[in-house]
Amino acid sequence: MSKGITQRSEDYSAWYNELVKKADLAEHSPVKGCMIIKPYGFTIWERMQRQLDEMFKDTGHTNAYFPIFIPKSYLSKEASHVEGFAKECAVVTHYRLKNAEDGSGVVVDPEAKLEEELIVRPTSETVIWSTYKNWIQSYRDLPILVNQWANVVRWEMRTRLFLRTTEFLWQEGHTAHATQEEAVAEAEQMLRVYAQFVEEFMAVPVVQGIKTANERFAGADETYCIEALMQDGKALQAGTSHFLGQNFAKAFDVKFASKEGQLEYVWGTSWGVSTRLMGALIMAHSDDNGLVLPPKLAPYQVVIVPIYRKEEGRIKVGEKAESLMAQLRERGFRVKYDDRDSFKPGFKFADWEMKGVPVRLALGERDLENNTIEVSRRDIPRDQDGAKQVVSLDAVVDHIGSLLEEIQTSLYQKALAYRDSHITQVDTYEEFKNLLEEKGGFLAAHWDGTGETEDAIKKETMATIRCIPFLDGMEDEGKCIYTGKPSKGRVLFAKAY
RNA sequence: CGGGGUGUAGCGUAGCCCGGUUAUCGCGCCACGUUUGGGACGUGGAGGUCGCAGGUUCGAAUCCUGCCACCCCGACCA
Repeated sequence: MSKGITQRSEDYSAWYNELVKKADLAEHSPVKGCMIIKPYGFTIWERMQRQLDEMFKDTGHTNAYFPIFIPKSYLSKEASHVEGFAKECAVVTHYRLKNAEDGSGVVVDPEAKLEEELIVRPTSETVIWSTYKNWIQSYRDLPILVNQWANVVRWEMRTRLFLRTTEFLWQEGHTAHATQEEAVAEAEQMLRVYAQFVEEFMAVPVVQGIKTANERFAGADETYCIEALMQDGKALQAGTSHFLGQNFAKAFDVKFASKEGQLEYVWGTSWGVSTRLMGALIMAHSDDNGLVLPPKLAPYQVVIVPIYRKEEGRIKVGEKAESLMAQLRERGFRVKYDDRDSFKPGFKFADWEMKGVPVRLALGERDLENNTIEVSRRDIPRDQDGAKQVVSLDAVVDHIGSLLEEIQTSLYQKALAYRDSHITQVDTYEEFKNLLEEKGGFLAAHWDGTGETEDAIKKETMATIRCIPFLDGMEDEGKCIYTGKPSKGRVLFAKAY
């Protein structure tokens, strides 16, 4: 591994890319725009999955699985849905290859052309609603609260590891309800679940809100979202939850007999978070020494680095380290003992810093004599006060327990302080443009409520309305910063990923 | 799809303008030894269709033509 990475302040993009690679999270695949998630990176994703899945189960959902291929005709049934996704769909046209006659390799067998092309799912509303049609006859069949963990493909022009890849992993919930109120409540509930997960486990504060009509999901009546702020001042949509109204029910003819015997269309929701959360996690906390992971999601919460001179020291330190590791594991901590003999301690320190392990223990022969151990926390830069302390070996297990909690909290608080100091109220367009360039972050500004104004501002400044936030202090009346027309409340603008 | 850039060992690169022994250097890798409290050192070694295809030439990484791939900045998007 080469030394260090590009500084964040120099080139945020380069910093991010190097970090993803050097922290062993992911790399580009031979297929353009696709990503190989490496074991270390995938472990973090798995921890996210496990936690989210538990939260979905707690709110009454169950998992199912629908196919990756969608008949082309399905996609065209919901008009705005097809408009939103048609431009980025991968299409399967054939089901067989054969050897080329000139021996140049394999070619597509023209004989094996599909009668109806298949779309690789960009999202699963269409297959799922065509299935729900068969599952639903009566109000007694409702609600259906289903989630699936899956991969989807969206053929984007430009990709970025984790943040936008051609294929990505996600979770998509699809629910069907008898009433509008129930469906809206479901969409709102899942937004809260997402917000809770991102804040509590990823230690990333979010703004909850709704999208404007322009930014709404293709086929939804309302899109709820959580927006997070990255360290470069750009916003990232971390999760969305959609109230679908009766749009998909109408498109796929999904009706149910109500208690009163009336035939009514079903109300729907869908909601999802993706491997993009990994991008949010990386960008929210990391520094120029590499990744910084919150303890609740770190593959290893504690790494023990032994320091010794001779073989005899290696054995002595090793014995103590092993027993310490056993004690920590008993307490439920995820611990790694780095006994690689081919690397010196300094290298290991840097290596685990790059990988973001929250707590590092350095145990040497000197410690054995003094009955001490050196404890370092990743969330404080290595040369800063408080990054390291020497603790009695007898007290270290308890100490680590509280330290991990403290790190989790302090990461959140730090991100929150940054986020809060980067929500700026602006009242003139000049100020808006200046702040966008100089400071970044969310700009809370009045907007006249029209898509035209939104588009115009986007074109001129690259900032979009991230959401109409559920935040205090936003409900006042005012004048649109762009047109001067009346506004019913402030919305959050930002440049976004 | 526009604008810019880059392709040389696993990674990062020099050489190219001005063609000439065996293609440079660093990291990494392998072996042995010494090391081990913040990214070790020595010695030896392995590893290359110089993006691809043509052309010019006695001779091409270098010049010419065509193609391809990737990256960055936009448009599109989670």
